[in-house]
Amino acid sequence: MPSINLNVNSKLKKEKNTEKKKINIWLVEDNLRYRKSMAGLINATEGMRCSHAFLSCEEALPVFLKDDLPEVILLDIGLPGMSGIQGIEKFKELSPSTLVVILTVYDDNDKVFNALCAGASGYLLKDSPPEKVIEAIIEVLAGGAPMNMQIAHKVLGMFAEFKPKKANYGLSEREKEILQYMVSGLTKQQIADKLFLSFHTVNTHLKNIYTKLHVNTRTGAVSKVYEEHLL
Amino acid sequence: MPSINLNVNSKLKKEKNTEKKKINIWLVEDNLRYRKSMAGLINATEGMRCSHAFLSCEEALPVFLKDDLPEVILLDIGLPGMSGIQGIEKFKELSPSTLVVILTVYDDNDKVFNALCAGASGYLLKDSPPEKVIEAIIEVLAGGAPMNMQIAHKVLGMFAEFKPKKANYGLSEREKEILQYMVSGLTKQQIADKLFLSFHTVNTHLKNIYTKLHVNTRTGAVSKVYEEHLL
DNA sequence: AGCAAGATACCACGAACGTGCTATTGTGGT
DNA sequence: ACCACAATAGCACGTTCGTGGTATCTTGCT
Repeated sequence: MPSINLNVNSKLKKEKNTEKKKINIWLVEDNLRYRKSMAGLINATEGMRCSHAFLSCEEALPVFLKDDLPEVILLDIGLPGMSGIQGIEKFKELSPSTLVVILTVYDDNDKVFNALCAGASGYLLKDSPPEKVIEAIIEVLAGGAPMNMQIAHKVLGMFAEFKPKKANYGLSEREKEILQYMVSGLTKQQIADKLFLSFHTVNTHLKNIYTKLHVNTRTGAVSKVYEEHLL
Repeated sequence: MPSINLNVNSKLKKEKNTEKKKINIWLVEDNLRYRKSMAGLINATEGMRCSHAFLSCEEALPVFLKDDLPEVILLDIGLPGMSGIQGIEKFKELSPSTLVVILTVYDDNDKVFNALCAGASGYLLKDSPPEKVIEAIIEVLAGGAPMNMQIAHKVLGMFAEFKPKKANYGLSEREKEILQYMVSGLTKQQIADKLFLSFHTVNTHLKNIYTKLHVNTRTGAVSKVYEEHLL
């Protein structure tokens, strides 16, 4: 296992008190037992300190401004009041350099997706053995992205879901070109000007495009382009 | 380290020959030295067998149809002829259950993104120590998604980049609702009917929406919605 | 040579859209 | 009590769209 003092080491080297060079970790978790045991574990770990343990984001946020900022926040999602997802956004907004690692029981695609979009740097499930959590803290500080195996699998699955639609409607190259201009908001006349074509030609192409895409408004065509990742 | 025979164990339990229950792994890699050393490593590993090692996808694909299918393919990206990215698509098309793990030197966002969209189940960099590759094979077979630390970090970063645009144009709830209907392709009159409103009201809302979004056509508005992930 | 497909071009008409106005009502805040 | 704002509603006018046609020319395939 690598040394814990990676980046923190250098910038705090001159501190007199060895306490100070511990990694500052916050915990936001509404379950009392889990919170206590997690905090205990962290404090029992060489080089780490759980300086605060809150049971909601509403409690944590005011302190976030006054207190010295944590390097890492371990954050639950199913919290009373503000959800962890919203919490991430707030924390990252106030301090982008603070690393947020999700620690929750929820593993559904939606929660994972939204948490990551909100800026989480890691996602762990609570059934992880405690030492995995400690490892995750080390990993995230080293520039990694700790995840459970099944979460990582879900994450990659989202990509596959994201792009694969290559539905081919048999659009010709010219039609694709015109569609692109339409998507970008140009009128028929503007497209005609851009491509040095007659208005009527663009009109004809558009008719054919509508037929091929099975739509009958420009809005429908544009939606289809984005929805099915055409072009 | 967990046992290698996870899922393979049960379904092959009755085989007489112990050779048969080895995990079948293919390697597609144009670098001779790396290919040989990787194949050697796999074959030296308990329960694994590198049944084929190709130096391009063009070579591998014909065999893919005749031979018994591999459980895992370790695939390079920078290959002569067909790129690994296209290769993934072909392999997954022919056999969706085959797990493709990328093993390459490229770590740029674009390659990673496209490989994952194409259906890769893991992404390793060639500077990984050999034992990590073996671990990755085990992990991917166990339903995981092996990635280097820095790759995992990039992947999560893509999510953050993907959605965060919540550029607030100050749309009211009602306006968002109407915008949504418009995106789905309804005309003003249809929206009015749906919401039990006057045509004129929808018209007014639309005018305000255009002003707020700085556009002046429905197409422009729809594009903006998708482009900036509004709603 | 013969044919299909694509790109080009034109016309006309009704429907839908974008825009400039005004105006009433209800709600929340100071 | 007053103000700001959102939601509602209306009208008029010119512009743009969507759709029904038809027609020429090139390119590629067989």
